[in-house]
Amino acid sequence: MEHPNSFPKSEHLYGEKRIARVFTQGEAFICYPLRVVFLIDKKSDTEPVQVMVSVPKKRFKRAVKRNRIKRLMREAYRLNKESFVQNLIEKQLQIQIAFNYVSDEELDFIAIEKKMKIALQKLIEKIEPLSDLNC
RNA sequence: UCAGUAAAAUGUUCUGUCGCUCCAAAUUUAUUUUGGAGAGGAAAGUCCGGGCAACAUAGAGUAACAUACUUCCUAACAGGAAGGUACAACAUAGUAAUUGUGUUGUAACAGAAAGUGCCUCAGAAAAUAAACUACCCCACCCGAUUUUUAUCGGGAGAGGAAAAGGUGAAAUGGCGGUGUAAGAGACCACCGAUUGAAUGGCAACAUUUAAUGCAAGGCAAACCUUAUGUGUUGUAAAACCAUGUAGGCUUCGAUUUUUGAACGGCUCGUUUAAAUGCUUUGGCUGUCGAAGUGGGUAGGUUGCUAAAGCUAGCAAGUGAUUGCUAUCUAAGAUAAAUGACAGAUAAGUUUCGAUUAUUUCGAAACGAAACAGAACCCGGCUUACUAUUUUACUACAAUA
RNA sequence: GGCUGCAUAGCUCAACUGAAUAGAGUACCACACUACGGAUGUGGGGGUUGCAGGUUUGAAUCCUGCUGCGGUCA
Repeated sequence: MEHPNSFPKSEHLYGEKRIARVFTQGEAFICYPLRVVFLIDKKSDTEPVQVMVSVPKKRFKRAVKRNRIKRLMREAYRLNKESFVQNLIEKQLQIQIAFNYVSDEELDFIAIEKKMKIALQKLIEKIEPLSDLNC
């Protein structure tokens, strides 16, 4: 982990089974325009965090706009994930997250980054009581 | 000079920080470093055609679908090129009228004399030729005028002719003349039509000429006929790898049934008691074990990018295109990479100042955008679009 | 990625194979009935037939291209 802001393939959440598991068993909250679905595990065999990003086709018809929003969300997560990941490593937890884009409007990077910071802060708050239980 | 419309071409720079995918090398053995590469003209729509793959496949016909002026191009096409014909607009020449020439545009442009069907309303009649109204002639009756012949009006009858009927999107060649009781291609001139011949052209077709009085409307993006073509499914195709659990099938070996009770880990197993499935030693059936087999589920690899390729030159052709030579190698992701932020600048835009105004000059700010993201690959078509340039047309203003 | 269907009044649907005012129910408005309201009766308004072209004398219908919304296969 020499580059704290990198975002390689291993940190992506993929595979039909894993994604279905997150969406069926995981918890969710909304931090407009983001809907965050996450699932916390004890063991950390692989990476501590696995993240996916999605934009619905119903709200954005054109592939260009969808791809752009996904890139912005990915970028926002990448630039702000460092403290969040550190927090998880300290508590020996593994988490799988899915970010859904809920808004109808196309926001710019500054707004998305701001919301992403709030969402990550909320996630940390949700993790706190769980770590106590494990101890 | 500016604006609009249509068509065509191009469709985009550099620096820094952080980050993503692939390739190569090095280092290290699972990480890091360095270097290189990383969306389009439409990648889109999925409307056509082909490559490639799997499966199917004796031959022929029918059905279904597609195509449809001619010739050429092409791997192929519903695409493209060149030409023909028709229609429309404009310009121009001209007639009593139909027209001729040029430019631009459009055409799903085979067949209506193979057959079926449809053509509301209006109109005498709407598809096959006649009826109706009106027209003309003949003789008769009645009335009026009149000396009579005769003339006018009305009625009913025999015949002639198919011109007139102004409705309709569409009415059985057009215009003029001869002719007649009235008329009619009945006949004549010109134009048009049909058929034959000649000439030119690869052909569609064109021109010339002769004959025929003219032979019977439109719709095939109605059914249809004729000619030609089409096996089906699509890279999530297909191939391989690892996994080898539960259940299925095959082979081999061992064992072979039913009922009750008790115990345990309770759709089962063990122990025990009673009766001993079909049958012929064997076999059937059931159970256990081993081996094989073909599928399902999720995953990985190949398929995957060197090709009907790019660029340049020469040659052939009116052109689409083709041939030759040289040069180059240029994305390969898979919950799906090619991005974010900051800055500079070109074209450009806006504002301010100078100037009577335009032009021009100076300053400042904004400023790489529109349509849009590869998902096996190519050739087309269709649709979307910023700015600039070119061409054509239209309109307006200013100047001369 | 492939295949396939639909679009008509505010809503639910007709109009078959082209024919001229695109119809029905419901909803809406007015009037009648009632002390008032409902129900009922009578009358009325409401449509660029998704959009743009074409064929035709004539298009909701036939053809082509777009737009939107589904269904289905893997």
